[in-house]
Amino acid sequence: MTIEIDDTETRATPTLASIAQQVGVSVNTVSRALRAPNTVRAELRKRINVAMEELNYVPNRLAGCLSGTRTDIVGVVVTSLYYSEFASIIDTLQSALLDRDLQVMLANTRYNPDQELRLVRSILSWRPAAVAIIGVDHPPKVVELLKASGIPIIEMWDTGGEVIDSAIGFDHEEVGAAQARHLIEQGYRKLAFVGSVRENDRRAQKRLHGFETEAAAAGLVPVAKLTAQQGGNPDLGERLALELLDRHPEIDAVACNSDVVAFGVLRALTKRGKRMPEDIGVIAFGDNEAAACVTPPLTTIRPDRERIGRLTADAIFARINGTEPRTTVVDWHLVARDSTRRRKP
Amino acid sequence: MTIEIDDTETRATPTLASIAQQVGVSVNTVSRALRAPNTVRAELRKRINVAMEELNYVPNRLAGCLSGTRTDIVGVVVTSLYYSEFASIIDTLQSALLDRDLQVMLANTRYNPDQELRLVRSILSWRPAAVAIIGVDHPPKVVELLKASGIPIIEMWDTGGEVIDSAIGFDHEEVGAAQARHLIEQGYRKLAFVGSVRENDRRAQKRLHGFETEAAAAGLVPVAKLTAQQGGNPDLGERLALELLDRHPEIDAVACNSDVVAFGVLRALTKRGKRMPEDIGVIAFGDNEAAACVTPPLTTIRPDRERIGRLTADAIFARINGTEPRTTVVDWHLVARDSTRRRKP
DNA sequence: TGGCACAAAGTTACCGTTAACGCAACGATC
DNA sequence: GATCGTTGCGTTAACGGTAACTTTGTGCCA
Repeated sequence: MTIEIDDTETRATPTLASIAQQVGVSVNTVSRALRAPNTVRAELRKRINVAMEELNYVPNRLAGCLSGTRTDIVGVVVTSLYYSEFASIIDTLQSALLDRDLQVMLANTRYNPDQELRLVRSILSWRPAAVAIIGVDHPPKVVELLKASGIPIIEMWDTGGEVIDSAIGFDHEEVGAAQARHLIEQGYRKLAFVGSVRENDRRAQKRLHGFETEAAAAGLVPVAKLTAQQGGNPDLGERLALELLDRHPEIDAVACNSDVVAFGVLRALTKRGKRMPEDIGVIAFGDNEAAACVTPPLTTIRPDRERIGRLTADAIFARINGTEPRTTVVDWHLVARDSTRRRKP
Repeated sequence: MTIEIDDTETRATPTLASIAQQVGVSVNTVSRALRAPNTVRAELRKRINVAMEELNYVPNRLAGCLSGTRTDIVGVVVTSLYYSEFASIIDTLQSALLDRDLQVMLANTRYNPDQELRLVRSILSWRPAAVAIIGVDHPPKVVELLKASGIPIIEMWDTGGEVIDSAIGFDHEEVGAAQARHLIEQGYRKLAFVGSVRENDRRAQKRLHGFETEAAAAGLVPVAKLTAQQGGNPDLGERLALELLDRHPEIDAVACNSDVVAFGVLRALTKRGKRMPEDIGVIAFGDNEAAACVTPPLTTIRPDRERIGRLTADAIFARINGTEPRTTVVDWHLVARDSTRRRKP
């Protein structure tokens, strides 16, 4: 009597060994057929490929990366996924990384520092090749972990202060200052600031601070200011704008922390019969896809998200290849539309 | 003379072995301190935790998952990251997965089937616990791979046809039909359809088909139709709408495949002096955050993205725990605003 | 005081892949 | 025709964990 071990029955996910057995070669030869094809005879390689196709073989990268030291995950940590704030950064970044066969592992902190620590830890546990993260301000432990990891860290969207490794972004104080400057140049004098400025949204805080500082420099203090802790959306903008009009009926210009908030502000001002840009001017930040389509078309500041995404990918490749860390400042533009007065030259 | 081997010099990323050596216990005890803490003496556990903190130890999940068969990656495959189309699905989904310590690995196919195959293969190579993917239509090889993987597959955003495992979405033909029905109910008769309907955007095609079928059922053929292969955006909408007015000046209603396209359509119609909703009605799909803020506020169809994201997470947990696959249809709502006539009752 | 159950730690064997190394067969070289 | 570099493949040892099994130590009870 013979004992037959029926291992064709078990439909376990195929491994290199399954292929090797089927073709009648060693495991390593199969591995080589994948990693260094020209070291395997063409005929044999073909048979191996056929077997892999037949068995629907998918390499196990857990094992591959564990063995081969290099990983091809890139951790991407953002603070928000709502609206289009960071979507096109992620889109551009992931598309560029794909060219080099790098996979994106995504995490969303929702502006919560505890969550950020947890997520960074979780991402590092996958031994990524690099980490791209929004902001240059992180809890001390996050900075420590990222530094200790020894991999390239690209901080996106913001610059200034202490950088962990490399940064690609712009100065948000400048953006706030530019909002104030534009309004002042257009002849507005009673400035207000409205929007979501969360406790942990350092960029929003910077923009507000830049706005106030610039206004103060022009002798325009105090400026009315109405902020909220919740995330920005049109309803919030509408609510804050109505409150603002009640408290400070004299204001003649509003700077918003984001376009979606401004959308609500425009609605509120229209309801109250304010003419824009004659009675009141509105400027925002973000260049949402609808900014040119609201009434009146919204003057806003357009950060170059695609460029940040692409440069981040470039920086990751460069750093992996041993280039020195560097900080790159990315341009943004003020897009003047009809929601602010166009002063005659 | 003594030879000193200085291994404190090498700052390699710490492993369980480093911790074990420092504390003076076996590797396994350290592992247990993490995975089954109550099987390790409290005092010893404390010393281990201190050492891990000191050395900034981050567990290597590559090794952990390779050994322990279970992974905590969930692959998420979307067709687009632009605008807010899928952002809030991803946001809700990732947040819900986080509660169970599952990590999102993101891929964006950009409506390219070859890319989809490549990305699915890449994701499966990480041996994810589950895959959530947009759409119910995939290249045959993708379906084969996903089926062969043996893990839960949740198809999101669409339903109907052959489902791989589970699906959570809605019928896009119905949506198109609802657009037509609404316009007809409001008294419009010369209907047009405008938008981005890409070769591989099956959902867009379904909506268009549903729209045409419903219009035909009401005896309103032929309907003017202007579509583009590029992705939707306001400029495209404006261009298509202008062309539409030139070719078919008689039309009195436009259905758009997405809100962002409709934004441009509104702009074009306004430029041409059309009054909405009197001269012409506009309905769209997506409920973009700005839909209520454009002029006139846009009638549109709102899919419940948060619900899809949450139900997908639930389905993943359920399937992992051995529940049967199932298809769930998620409600959507027609949000009537001022861009379509409100017929008096 | 011996026996036994149980808690706490150590040993060992993988997980699937890659990389370093080894070795045979073969053609080129002098 | 012995030497040597290539080519093509097999062997073996990691990679850093986890899980099953084994060993040691402790308290309790008969």
